[in-house]
Amino acid sequence: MKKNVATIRDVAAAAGVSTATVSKFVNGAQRFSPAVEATIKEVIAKLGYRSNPLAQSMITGRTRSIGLSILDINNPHFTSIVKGANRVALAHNYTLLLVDTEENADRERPLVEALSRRVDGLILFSRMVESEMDWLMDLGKPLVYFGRPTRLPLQWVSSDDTRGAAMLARHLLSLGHRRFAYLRFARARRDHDRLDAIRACLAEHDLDLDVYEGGTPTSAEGERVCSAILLGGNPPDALICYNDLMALGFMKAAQTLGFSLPDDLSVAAFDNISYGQYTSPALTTVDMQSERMGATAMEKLIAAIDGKPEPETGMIEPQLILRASTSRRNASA
Amino acid sequence: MKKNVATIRDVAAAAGVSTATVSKFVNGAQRFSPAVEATIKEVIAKLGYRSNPLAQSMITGRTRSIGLSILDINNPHFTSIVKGANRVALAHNYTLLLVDTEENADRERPLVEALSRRVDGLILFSRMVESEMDWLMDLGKPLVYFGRPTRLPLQWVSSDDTRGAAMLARHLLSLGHRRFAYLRFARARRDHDRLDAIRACLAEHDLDLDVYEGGTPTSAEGERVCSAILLGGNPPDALICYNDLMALGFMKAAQTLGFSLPDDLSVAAFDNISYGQYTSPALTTVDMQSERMGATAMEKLIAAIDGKPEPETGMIEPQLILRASTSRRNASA
DNA sequence: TTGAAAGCGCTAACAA
DNA sequence: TTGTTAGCGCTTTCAA
Repeated sequence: MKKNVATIRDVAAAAGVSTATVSKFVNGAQRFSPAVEATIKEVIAKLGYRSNPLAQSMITGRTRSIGLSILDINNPHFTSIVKGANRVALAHNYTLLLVDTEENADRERPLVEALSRRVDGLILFSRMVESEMDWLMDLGKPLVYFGRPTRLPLQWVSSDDTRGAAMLARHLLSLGHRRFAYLRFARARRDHDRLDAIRACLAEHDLDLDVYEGGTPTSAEGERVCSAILLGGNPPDALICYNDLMALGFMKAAQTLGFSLPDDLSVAAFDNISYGQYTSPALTTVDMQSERMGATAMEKLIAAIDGKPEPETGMIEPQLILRASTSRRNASA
Repeated sequence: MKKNVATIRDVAAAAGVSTATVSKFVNGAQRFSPAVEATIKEVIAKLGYRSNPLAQSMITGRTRSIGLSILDINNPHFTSIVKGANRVALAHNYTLLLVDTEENADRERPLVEALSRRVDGLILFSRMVESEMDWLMDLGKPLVYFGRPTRLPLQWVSSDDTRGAAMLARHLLSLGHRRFAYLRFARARRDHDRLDAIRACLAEHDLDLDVYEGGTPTSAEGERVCSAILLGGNPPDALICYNDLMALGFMKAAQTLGFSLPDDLSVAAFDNISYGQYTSPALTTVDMQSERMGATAMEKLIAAIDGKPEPETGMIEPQLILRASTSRRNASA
C-alpha cells in the first residue's frame, strides 16, 4: 500500500534541472524555455509527482485550510452553516477542517488549540463564556466568531436575534395571543437576546412571559418539557421555542397528549431548518439565514487572512416564515 | 494578531539544553534528570510553547488526522456517520478533516487527492463508478470505503441493503399491499441492491414493481415526483422511497394533493433520520445504523493505520422501524 | 541522560 | 531563464 511517493528532488533529477526550477514550474511562478517545460511536465506525469502540502506549508506558513468549530453536527442549523462556509472556502481554494465540540464547553479549548496550528484561520461557534476566552487572542490566527463579543476585539458574524424575536412576538400578538411562554436554552448567548426581545414586546402590552428551561437544544428536550408546559396549570396560547428542533419535539409530544395545533396553541421557533416544513402543522419560524451566516463568516475570514480590510458589519437580517403552526387565537380556548 | 510563536529552539535556548532534549521531553520519549525536567517544563509554560504539528508530520510522516469525504452534509444520514466517525477519531486522538462533495462525482477526485496528502487515512463515500476509481489505489494511504466494491481490494463498511429492503418489502406484503412502487435514486449503488431485493420479494408473490426515477436523494425531489406517482394512472398502495428525505417530501406533497396517509397508501423508506418521527404520520423506515457505520469505518481505518489486521466483516445489520406511515391495506382503496 | 548533526520536502532570496 | 544555497521546525540516529 505505502508507495514511496516522488519528491521534488526525484523530478529534478529525472528532468535534469534543479529543484528550484521544478518548484517554480509547479507553482507557475514564471515562464520557462519550451524544452525545460516539456521535460518537467513529462517527468511529473510519469512519476505522478504531487507536491507535499505539509512541506509547502512549513515554509510559506500557509496551509490553505480553514478550521471551523461547531456545536453539533446533527443540528441542521449548523450543517447549513458548514455548507455555506464550505462553498466559499472551495471557491477560494481552501479546505475545510471541521470540529464538532458536541455542546461541550470544556472540550472546546483543546480541540481549537490543536486545530489552530493546522490552519490559516478559524471560525468559531462557542459555548464558552467570554471571560474565559482570552486564550483565543493568543492563537495568533485570524478568527471569526459567531455571535457578538462584548469585550474581546474579535471579528464576528451574528444573526439579529433581537430583531428576529421581536418580529415573531409582534406577529403572535397581532394574532390575538395573550398568554405567552418561551422554552429557552440558557447556555446559548442568543437565547438571552431572544428572551429579552420577547419580554420587551410583551411589556408594551402589559403582558407577562412564562419561561421554561430547556437543558439541551434538541427535539428530545422539547418532547420532555411538553407536559410541564401544557399540563402545569398555566398553559400558554402561544409558545416560542429557542430553536426548531425543540419545537419539533414539543409539537409531537403535544399531539400525543391530545392537543390540537394550532387550535389549542400556536408554536413557533428559530432557525428555519428544512424539517419544519414536513411536520403537521408546518412550523412557523424565524429564518436565521444559516447558510448565509456560514458564507459570510468565511468571506470575512479569508479577507482577514489576505490582509484586506473588512469594515462591513457582520449582522445578518432574519426573516419571519409563516406556516400553519401559528394561527389566530381561538376564542373558545 | 500574528505572534511569533515559540519554537523548540527558543525553548532549548531558554532552558540551556539542546533541541533534541526538548523534543524528547515533549514526546515523553525518555526520563530526565529532575533539574532538566523542571526547567524545561517551566520554560515551556512561560513561553507557551506548543509543538508545530506540520513540522512534526513532515518528519514522522504521520499527521494524526483522518480525511472523511461525504456526499452531502445537509443529509442527516451523513451527519450521523460523521458523528460516529468523529467520536472514534477523538477517542484515538485523531482530528477529522471533512470534505463535502455535494453529490458531484466530478468534484470527488481533486478534493480527495488534495485531502489525501494531509491525512493518515481516508474514509470515502463516493458516487464514482468503480471502474473509474483505480486512482484510489495510488494514493498510498489506508482507506475505508462505504459500500461494497466488486473489483477493487478496498476495506469497506456497508449496510446490508438487500436484507433491509427485503425486510421492508415482506412487511408491506404482510400488511396486504399488492401494488408496489419504488422511488429510486439510481446513481447510488445501494439503490440497485434495494431495488433488486424488493423485486425479488414481490416476484415470490407474482407481483410487479413500478419504478420511478428520482434525480436527487432529497425531499424536494420527493415532492416533485409525487403527482406523477399518485396521479399517473397507476397509483400504488405502497410506496418505498430510496431514502427518508424523499419520503418526507413525498408525504407532504401527497397530503397537499388531498391524499390521506396511510389510508390511501403506505409510505416507507431507508435511513431512519430522526425527522421521520416528527411527520404525521410518522415514517416507517429501515434504520441503516448510520452512526454505527461511521464508527465502524473509523475503527477499521485506525486499525489499518496501526498496521493491525481487521479481518472482521464490515457489514452492518439494518433494523426495521415501524411507524404510522404504513398500515394494513385499506380494502376500500 | 544529554547533545551534535543530518535531514524531512519544499521555497525564496540571490547569483549566474 | 535557471541554479545555488540556506533554511522552515522538528525528529532521530549516533556519540558523548
